[in-house]
Amino acid sequence: MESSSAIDRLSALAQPGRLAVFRLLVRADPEGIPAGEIAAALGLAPNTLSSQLAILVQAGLLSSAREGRVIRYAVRPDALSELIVYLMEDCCGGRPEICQPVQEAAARAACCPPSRTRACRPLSA
Amino acid sequence: MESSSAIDRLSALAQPGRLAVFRLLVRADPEGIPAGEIAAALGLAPNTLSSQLAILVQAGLLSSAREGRVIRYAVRPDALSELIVYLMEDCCGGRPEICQPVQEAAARAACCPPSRTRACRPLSA
DNA sequence: CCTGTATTTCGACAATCGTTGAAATATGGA
DNA sequence: TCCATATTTCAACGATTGTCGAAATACAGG
Repeated sequence: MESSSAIDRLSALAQPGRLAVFRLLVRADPEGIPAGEIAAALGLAPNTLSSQLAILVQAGLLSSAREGRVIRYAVRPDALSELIVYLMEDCCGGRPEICQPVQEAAARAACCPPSRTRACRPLSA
Repeated sequence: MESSSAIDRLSALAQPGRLAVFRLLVRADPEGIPAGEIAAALGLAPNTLSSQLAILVQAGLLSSAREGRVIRYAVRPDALSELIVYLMEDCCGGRPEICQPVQEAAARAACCPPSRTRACRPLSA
């Protein structure tokens, strides 16, 4: 993941309305929600929401698909993990005190251990 | 982690200079780097850097400690993992397709499996 | 106490951001 | 075709942000 793209994604999420939209859509993954329902759920004006959605799509965090008269928005499943991996990129390879809590939280949250715990190897390998 | 604090941290990282500072300090964890050296390493004006550092500290991402004439900045190790856990919060508990890649990346990056893979339980438990 | 170094604070400025109202576009149905 | 609904686009605005120069503060050493 490029640095510019990380900035775009962080900045897209760094706004109350957009973060609320993103979290709503994460909860609605993978079906997604039409724009109008998002606006109703969060109490946002349709045109305001539209620009926020455009920013999230531009950042690669959401996908959109027209379905008849509505446009349904959904999270791009890889987007968040790409961003997180980018943020973790520098702290590892011999310095696990930052990443290990994340790993454990991810294990706890994902609610299933990884298919197979892989051998210890540095990031550069 | 509160939503406002997540916004503060995302917004603190969503700026090229500050993201560069943070990543530099992650690499320098846990010793940290004096403000002047950060400015030199990244080519930033001292007063500009000072305001960026203040924003990162205010967001809880960095700590600062005076050492004689210099002020040394270092990452707060929990800050990033708290933010990441917050971002993952909604997607789990039955919906692991987003968190599992993060979990695997964290395992790869932390370069050591967790001390003990814990039993599968939902986030709400 | 005085000087030099390190860092922050202040005030100003251009640039960017988020919201709003009005108008435009796209779609489905009568 | 005409109409109603859903969503976007546009222009404008106040608010916030990032950077700069200059001045202020904090500290160590002589």
